[in-house]
Amino acid sequence: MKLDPSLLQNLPPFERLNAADRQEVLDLARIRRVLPGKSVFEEGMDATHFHLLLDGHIRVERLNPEGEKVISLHIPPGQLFGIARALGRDIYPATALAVTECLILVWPTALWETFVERYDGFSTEAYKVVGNRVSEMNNRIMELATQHVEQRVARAILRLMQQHGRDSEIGTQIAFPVTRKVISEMTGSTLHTVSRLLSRWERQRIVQSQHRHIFVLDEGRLEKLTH
Amino acid sequence: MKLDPSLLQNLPPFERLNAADRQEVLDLARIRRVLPGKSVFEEGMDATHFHLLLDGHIRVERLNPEGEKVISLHIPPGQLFGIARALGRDIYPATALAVTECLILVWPTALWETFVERYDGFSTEAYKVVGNRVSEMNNRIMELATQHVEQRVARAILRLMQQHGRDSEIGTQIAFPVTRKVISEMTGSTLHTVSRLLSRWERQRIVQSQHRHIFVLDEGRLEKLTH
DNA sequence: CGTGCCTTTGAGAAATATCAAAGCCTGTGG
DNA sequence: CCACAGGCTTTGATATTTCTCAAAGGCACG
Repeated sequence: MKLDPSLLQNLPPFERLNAADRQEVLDLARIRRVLPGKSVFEEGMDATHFHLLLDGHIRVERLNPEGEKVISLHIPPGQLFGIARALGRDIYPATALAVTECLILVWPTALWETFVERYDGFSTEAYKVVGNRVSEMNNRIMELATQHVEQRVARAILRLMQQHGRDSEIGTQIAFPVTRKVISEMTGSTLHTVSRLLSRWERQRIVQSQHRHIFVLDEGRLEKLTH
Repeated sequence: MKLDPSLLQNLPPFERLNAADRQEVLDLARIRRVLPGKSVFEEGMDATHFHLLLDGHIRVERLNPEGEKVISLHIPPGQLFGIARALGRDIYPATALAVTECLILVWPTALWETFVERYDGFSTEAYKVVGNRVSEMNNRIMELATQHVEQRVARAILRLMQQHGRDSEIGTQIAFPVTRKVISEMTGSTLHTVSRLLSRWERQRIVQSQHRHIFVLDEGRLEKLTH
């Protein structure tokens, strides 16, 4: 199956390549389709590949020694991920899970050096991704260290909305199903506390949720709850 | 003042350089002496330089919008720091403070690219440092999200001991002064809770502290408290 | 149309912060 | 060389947040 080079057209890491190079990059890639709930790679596995998410949503999570889950981040379409090699790691530090059906380009890790050398802008973009993640991790640490659960949950929903929102008639909808449990794993909390908070916010018309679908009705008031 | 190239002898980022290159690297550097409590650079400042700590101990900290302090990490002698440029940042994301008197080599950020290209092993070591920090941040997030204050405080002291310990007659001493307040800022807690924990552990002969000096008497039992 | 998640809500328990006060080092300046 | 100011530490009492335990109802998919 031949991939269409326009796939890479608007993706930052490959934006500065000409058509021939884009074709070359695609010829080196394998494409993977991953069903919701299936993992792309698992924490501790050999980092044999690096990845670009073409479509869908990825959840990155880790387990602590007691088996409690902590969700690190969600990846929107268009981003590089699983690039352990950029930081000299040879195993994946976390598990990547498809939340919705995903379309992913994967390249063997051995090609990393080549990409960095040969493709203009690739390394800069890759390290920009790392820089953003580091910065998000820093913010996360600040929040966990200084804020209450309510503020952290508000911030988590706000972030999901901003990074994965799609407009709808009643407000902004988060683009993939999110349970109370998931939010608690994103915030270091429990599903009960999250449920109580969401119930309250629903009464106040700040959010609305049905089953696993969350809509933000009033971004401004949600933002106020974060501090 | 001429610097002695043997300064760089055993430092990983420059380990693979020959004597001439080491001299060159030193000629490009400026050396700074920073007194305890003084800052090397501050959060939000232009990242004009990157740094190598020759001697002393650096504390890296951030303030949240409410002015609460969060301590990110402590840097031991021999490490690169303030390398925002490695991740494409152009301002420092945190403040670096001398905890003890420090001796620091600094280079203008503009030299970063040159160092990466010209000096064998420099970039690899720099990204290894970044990789380690990312991994530590990840662990920190896991701890904050899933563990209780007692476990986090135990872990924080254990880490200080392992990374900055010096042997003494009664146990391992942390190499710089540490207050209850500092530990609370490392763990997202309060000085009162930390004080109560340390008092208890002192009664149990796990640690001993006088004024701002902490000794770990029983590493094994402290380790048990971390989970 | 029932089984397995998902959600809600209450009651009580536990962890930790906050408030308050007092005592203790130590480095400094007279 | 002494006294004292300012930071550091301890400890009690109380308040607050959040978790844990428990139970029941709801939704969706096979």
